[in-house]
Amino acid sequence: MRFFLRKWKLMKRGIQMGKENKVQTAITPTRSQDYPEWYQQVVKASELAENSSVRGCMVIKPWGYALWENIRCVLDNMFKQTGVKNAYFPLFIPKRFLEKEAEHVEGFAKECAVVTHHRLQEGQDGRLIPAGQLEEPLVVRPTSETIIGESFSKWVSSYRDLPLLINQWCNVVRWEMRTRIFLRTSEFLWQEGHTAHATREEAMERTLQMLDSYAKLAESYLAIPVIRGEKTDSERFPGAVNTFTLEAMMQDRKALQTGTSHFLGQNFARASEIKYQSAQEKEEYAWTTSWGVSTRLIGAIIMTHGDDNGLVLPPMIASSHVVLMPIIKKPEDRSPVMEFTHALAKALREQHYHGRKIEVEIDDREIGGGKGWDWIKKGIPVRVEIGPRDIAQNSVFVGRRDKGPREKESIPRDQFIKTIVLMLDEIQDNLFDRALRLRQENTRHIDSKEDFYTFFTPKNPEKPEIHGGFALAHWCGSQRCEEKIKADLSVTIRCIPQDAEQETGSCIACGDKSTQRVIFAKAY
RNA sequence: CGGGGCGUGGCGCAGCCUGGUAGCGCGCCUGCUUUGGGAGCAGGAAGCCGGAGGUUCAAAUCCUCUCGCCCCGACCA
Repeated sequence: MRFFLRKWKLMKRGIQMGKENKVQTAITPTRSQDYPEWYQQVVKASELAENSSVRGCMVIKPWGYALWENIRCVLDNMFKQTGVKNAYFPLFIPKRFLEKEAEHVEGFAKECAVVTHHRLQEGQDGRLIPAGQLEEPLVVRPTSETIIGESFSKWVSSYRDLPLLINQWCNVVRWEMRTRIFLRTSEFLWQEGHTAHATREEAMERTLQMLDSYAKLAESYLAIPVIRGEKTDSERFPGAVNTFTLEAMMQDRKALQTGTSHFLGQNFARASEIKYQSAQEKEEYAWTTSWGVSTRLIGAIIMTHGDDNGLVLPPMIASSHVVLMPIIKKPEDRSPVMEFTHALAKALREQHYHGRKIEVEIDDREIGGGKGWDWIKKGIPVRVEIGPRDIAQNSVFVGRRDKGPREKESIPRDQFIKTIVLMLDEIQDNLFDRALRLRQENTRHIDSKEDFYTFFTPKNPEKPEIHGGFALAHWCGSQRCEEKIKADLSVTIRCIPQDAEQETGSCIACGDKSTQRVIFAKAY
């Protein structure tokens, strides 16, 4: 009876209750009810981004853009520490550049935006019509190998010019058929590194080094455990010799690629004529690499850490670390509470959290407890409520985003200031551990075809529940088997793991001999 | 691009079958009350019902076309 009264009260307030566990959640539906819809709602509720009026393109709002800025800062430092310099290349690529590398053309041709005119003219009905046709169409960059290669060919003439280590932060456009905010949009922000080397070994080393940098970003900063591996031929970057990848498991147990690094061999050097004279006075083609991560990482953060109350941000890259919420009920409380709040903010802001100043938000809107939920949905790591009674005992009332919304505790003010860094570290670690546990619990060694098919088949085909995960299974290496599994189950080989031990077994699809397990999963 | 679903104030939705020009909850604004916390009461602002055309005395509601979003598929570093 009491439950129903409560439920009715909540419904009166328009608050939904999670159906299966009878717990109220800030996000409807919950992850288990409808994962894709939950994702959309989190993006909306956390104010990370919104769909724009341009098809397939998003508006990244300040709370979301701050994440990108923080990621950019971390990576930029890492790159620079390994000798990489930033530069900027044109948004427009002459069509003939793209035509230089056959596989590359094939890979990107279907999703290119093409600029064919250079001005607008007023038509008879007052509307603008494109005029001034270009002699050669320009392609809006889907990636910049070809145009950067053009520059590289001019910059490199001697082995003394190598290695050439360049990165650019920019936007790219790929006209995707089906878009999902942050995960696959027509335009997105990324970083693309391009290097040229004198030897194969050095280029390969650089390729793997950058993959390591990405792994460090993912694990130490984004708290996303990743598996390093190599892509199979069918998933390789168009034009690359080897594509290396980081694969992470999202909470719906699907895989998301969170960074790639390509060893391009001499393919692009040949196409762009990147040649140098060696110490032996011979003309050689350079060996090149390219590597990138994009705003897709924000999608990875959402789907790795988010819960039924919204976004959960890892402190290391959180848009902001702490929100202070003064509780002012009587007018005479206002001035002491605000004074206490500002003093606390100042004390916190003077501290550093892994090289970054602790960032503090102050929310003094007079809307009672509601503001607490706004910040929970936005995923801020630490929430602090400050009322007259806290001030009387010189303490603060603290909630952590890695714990339940009601598990708040009173902490002496000075102790809170002294331990905030520790608390943020603890949250960071908790998020990583939680994500790692989810991946471990949903990763299986599978050896029989039947088990494999069962693993990847939902019980309810009409409305598939969250199922599957990572299957470590043997694969003979043939594209036919790969395709068969994809056709049957929509499951692909995410990668051939780097650290996998050699072991003999038989291919999950055809039964032929295999020497190593690969990771099969459904993917974004 | 094929199959399915959906577009109604900022958010979530009802109304559509059985046409009569909008309603609910949350949020927002104002006032009073309350005062350790997702407050109560009263009042209020905000929607040309995705867009265009058609049928009709009259369309959110019926018909046609179109745009966008979501899911599945195809496709995809």
